[in-house]
Amino acid sequence: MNKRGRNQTEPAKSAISIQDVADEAHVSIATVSRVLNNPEVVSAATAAKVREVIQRLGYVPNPFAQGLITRASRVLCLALPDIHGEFYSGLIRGADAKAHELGYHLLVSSEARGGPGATRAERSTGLALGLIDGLAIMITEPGDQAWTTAAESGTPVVLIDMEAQRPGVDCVLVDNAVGAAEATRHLLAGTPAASVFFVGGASENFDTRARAEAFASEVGRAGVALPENQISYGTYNVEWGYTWMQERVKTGRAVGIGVLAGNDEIAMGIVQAAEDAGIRVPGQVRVVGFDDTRIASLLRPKLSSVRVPLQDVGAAAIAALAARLEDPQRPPSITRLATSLVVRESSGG
Amino acid sequence: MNKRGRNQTEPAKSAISIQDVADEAHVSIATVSRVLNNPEVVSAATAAKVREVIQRLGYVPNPFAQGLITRASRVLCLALPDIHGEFYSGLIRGADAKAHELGYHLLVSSEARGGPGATRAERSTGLALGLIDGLAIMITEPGDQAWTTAAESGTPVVLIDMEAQRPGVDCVLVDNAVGAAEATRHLLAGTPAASVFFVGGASENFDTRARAEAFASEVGRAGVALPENQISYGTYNVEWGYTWMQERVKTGRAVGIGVLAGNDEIAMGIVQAAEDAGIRVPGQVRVVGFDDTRIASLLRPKLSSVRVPLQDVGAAAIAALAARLEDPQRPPSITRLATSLVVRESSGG
DNA sequence: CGCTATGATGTAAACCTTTTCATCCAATCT
DNA sequence: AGATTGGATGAAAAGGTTTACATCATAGCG
Repeated sequence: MNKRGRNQTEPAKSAISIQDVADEAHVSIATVSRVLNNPEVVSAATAAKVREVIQRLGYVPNPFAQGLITRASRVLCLALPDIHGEFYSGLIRGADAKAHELGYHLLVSSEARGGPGATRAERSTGLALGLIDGLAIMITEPGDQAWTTAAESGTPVVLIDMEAQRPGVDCVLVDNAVGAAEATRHLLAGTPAASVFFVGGASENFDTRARAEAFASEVGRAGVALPENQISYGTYNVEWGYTWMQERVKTGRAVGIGVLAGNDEIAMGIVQAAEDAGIRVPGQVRVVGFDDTRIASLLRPKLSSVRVPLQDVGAAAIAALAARLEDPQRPPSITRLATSLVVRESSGG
Repeated sequence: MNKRGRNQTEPAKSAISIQDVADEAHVSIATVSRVLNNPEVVSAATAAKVREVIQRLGYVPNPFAQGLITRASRVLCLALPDIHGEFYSGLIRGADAKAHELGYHLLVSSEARGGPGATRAERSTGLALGLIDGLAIMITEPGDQAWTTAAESGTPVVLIDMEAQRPGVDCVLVDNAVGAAEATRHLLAGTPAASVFFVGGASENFDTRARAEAFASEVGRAGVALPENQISYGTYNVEWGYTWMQERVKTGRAVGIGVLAGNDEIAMGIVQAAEDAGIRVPGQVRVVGFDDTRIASLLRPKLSSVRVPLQDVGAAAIAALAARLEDPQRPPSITRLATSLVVRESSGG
């Protein structure tokens, strides 16, 4: 009965296959496959019987065999520079939710080492090329070319968060400029243009640059000749914000200013340095953060911040990937997600 | 030359295969395979030539074909109740790092719907059974049985964070009791036993119970007859902490107490409610959080908290899974990670 | 010189599924 | 009645890799 002539004495190690189901239901494997993938072409009676057997045997199709034929795994990869912290966490959550919604699995990766080279171990450490149906990758710095390997190998790629989209590639980008400009104008409304500052993270970072440029543009429009002088670059952490503010306190230039921080952590550092120096926020110093992570609303004073829709970014990237997989011929899409100012307490009325 | 007799006029859509490499290098596919997987059995000259061709053609083995034979994908799945926030973020980071270190890919999933039933879409939405080599799943509540499906199908499973390990299954568990007891003793050292409280999250949660029990045990030892009366359950968020403290403020029982919170967010709510009522922390109220997430050290006053080595938990789960895959016969392992008190400002000296 | 190890390589089966094509039977039409 | 259509199903190929087994040449040995 069993066409594969299995040795009945040895315990069946391998999972049951479509052949087992076919044998048990007295049909061919083709029919079993059809019940699963094309139910409308098989008679109701046969379908019912096959389904019963599938249920009873707990049959699950082998994804490798399926992938070998369909050349699809329903696995998408999300590659990020890091996966820690509120920022990336939100992105992953959005991507995960959308992936599940669309029936995909999500592979996350914080490293994109490897490539076509070398040993098996090395290769498997990098991107799971060939296994994944598509790659959503976040690029924050110019040199980053990890995605080209994937693109060249024919894997659909979606670029996240780049300011400058590449022609011919689907992109999801965050419109840092809108929110940064809005926040700058908010500060300019109550503080002299010459006393408004931008304290950003790494200057190589795309987001940093875009935010800084929008800031400079607004401050320049407000009449400052060299707005670049009011911009500082550092690192995206609390310490840098604290250091920057401390420096101003020391030199007696800490009061009566307005600061747009590169992210919420920097903003937090600035606020803490001010408070430690007995300077009131927002009374004597006004501060606006960036990203609007969870801590912004938890801090006291509650931190005004430029909201970046992180979950939407993750979801949009997955959606774009799915759309490309469904229609490889569609023209490259550019999804632009806006940022917007959320005014709380740290920036005053 | 090309044994598969490809139509040369049509653009080669499919990726290049082992056959292409074999043809180009004038060897059999078996030799190519050996160069990749068993280099020591093939002559140096042949190996060099094959490697050159592989390099030149950019050949990458098809993971589906490999998986079909080897029954392995080098993909591990980490299933969590949610993937948002500092807590899960740390766990994922630890798992991701360890997975890369060991040469595995990491699939994350915040939902474990599906099972052997029904349509293709439904199935693919759940666990990627058959595709993944192993599953690390976090169980926080008793009813949770998502993992049994995987275990029954023969997929190796590692349970994370359960207080009560299941016999025969690899477990990674967090020793909540140690840290909770330590924190409780810390509070008891400066506050009367009758004025020390535990404000936890959901009572069904394994962690919550373990923490509450350790608390009760210590307070009982300190002479309180019914320590349970000093335990409250709610939700793991800021609001619940705030509400709890506000209630005590209203009824005039807010001063001179010590509180062990179920997590850092609850602790933060308690601190904020106290401050809003003009009550000093740690002067009049002492607070200790749990989990020691990033915010703990960022808050003012800096929050004392029980550190849970989240990254280590994630890493340990992946390590246990990898060990099981390498040796399916090894006895079930139990990795117990300790928690410990980190004293900062919110709990006083 | 002939026989046997031995090392290098090739052949072919197996892994499991999807899908095209062929087959078969019953029902409809002329 | 004979031809035709259509629905349901089966047979078989294809997809790319690993690996057991077969083959072959060469070197070593008696």
